[in-house]
Amino acid sequence: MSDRRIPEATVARLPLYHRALLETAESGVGTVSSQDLATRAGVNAAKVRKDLSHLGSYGTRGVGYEVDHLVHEISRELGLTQDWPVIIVGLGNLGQALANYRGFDARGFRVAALIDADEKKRGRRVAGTTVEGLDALERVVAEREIAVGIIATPAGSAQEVADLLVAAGVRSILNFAPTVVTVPDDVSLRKVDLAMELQILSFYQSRRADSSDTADRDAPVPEATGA
Amino acid sequence: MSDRRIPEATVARLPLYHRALLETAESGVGTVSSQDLATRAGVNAAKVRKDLSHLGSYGTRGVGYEVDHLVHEISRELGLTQDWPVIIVGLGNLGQALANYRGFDARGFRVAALIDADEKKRGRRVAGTTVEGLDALERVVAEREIAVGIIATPAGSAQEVADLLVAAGVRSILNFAPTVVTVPDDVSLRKVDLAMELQILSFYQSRRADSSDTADRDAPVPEATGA
DNA sequence: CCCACTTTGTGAGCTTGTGCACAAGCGCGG
DNA sequence: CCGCGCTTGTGCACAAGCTCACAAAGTGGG
Repeated sequence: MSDRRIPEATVARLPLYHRALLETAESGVGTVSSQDLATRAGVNAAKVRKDLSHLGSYGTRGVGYEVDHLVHEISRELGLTQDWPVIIVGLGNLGQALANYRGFDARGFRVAALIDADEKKRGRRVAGTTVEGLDALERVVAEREIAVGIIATPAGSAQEVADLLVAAGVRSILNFAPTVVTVPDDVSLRKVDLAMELQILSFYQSRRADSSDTADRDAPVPEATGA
Repeated sequence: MSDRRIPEATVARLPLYHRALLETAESGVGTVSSQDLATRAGVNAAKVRKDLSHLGSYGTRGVGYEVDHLVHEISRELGLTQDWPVIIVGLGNLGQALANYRGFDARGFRVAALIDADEKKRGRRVAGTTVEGLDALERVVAEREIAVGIIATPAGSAQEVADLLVAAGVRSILNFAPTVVTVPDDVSLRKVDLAMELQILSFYQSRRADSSDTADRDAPVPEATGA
């Protein structure tokens, strides 16, 4: 195979494999089979093999995949071999939680700037970084070579902030505000809506309650990603 | 159409339409076309029509959809007409942010219980609710008829907490811990991994940087959901 | 060297999802 | 009452993703 175009669905699972492999490496295991990895990542073995085959042939038939090597290849593919300075805009409860979130540093995402429109928050230090005003956004993005932005503002400010980020040169944005944000085609945008996830759960929960008398069969309760 | 089985992809978009329609209603508009709704929800019109057709024929040809009616139908389908008491386990930065998150109440998700294993956190009040110990979990789930659980603990405790929630009778779980959690088939599980989203962005960002010299064409930068 | 066993890599068929294009249906003006 | 313009609902073709099943390729024992 070795196609240079990696399916979107595969890309969304690579971080999952990456995380599972790191755990595996810590427990001292040197090689994993697709079945091992599948169990640890919560998917099935065939999918693991097909996904990994898109990166190239890094496995050994009859043996499995060498953990260290595979971690390295996935890291390289995901661009985790380099440092990614991140800017967080909006330091309410969620923004502060994100600023303090351990999981970011561990994956090479360093919180390099914090921005909040509220004057009262300005100058405060959160997670070792000083909060600055909206007017500082463009400057710090340039100075600190920030390519990734996180929007953790209320819905009403999200589009405005996104525009500022794009204008400042940020090309990847993760939006936590519960609203639709549009960006130019050459900017990547992903969104996480916490309430939306609960609503999806709510759907299947209601559905289950409804059909509990009709002795048909259980709802399928499909798998789901934050992605 | 009017099939009683709603496609998974459609279910994942219903909350999006719901949110867009609420905003539309606030601005005083009485009816929307699929095109209007599509713009507000950030999808295309054909998809909106096909999605809504799964719920039944609630539109009027030549006119569009009546906003209030459609909100009601989607709410009913999502099970948002009832109150969903939610339990949050783990009150670190993220757990506290979730407990204080406004967007939950607004959609009928009421924070009914807070649990943390740390003795020092016990008894503290967060967002108007008292933090209790792990030993209280089973009792409060039963007493307060809680059906939805949120795991915001470190990765190491997530599976244990999930087991406790399931044992207590919780049938829908939203997992924020960066690890794979397994539950019985009759329990719904969705996951949100904050670092994973950044890693996916990182992939497309690196890819873009790589191919900037090869004047081929821009990376597709696919749409993405936190779902 | 050969054989039995293990595990990868992948072709093929199937399921799900998407987008186009258009007929059917509704309202309105004359 | 008729025709025109608009919008829904949907059939269809295509794209993407998933799973199965198996050949290819490697290991290790005798």
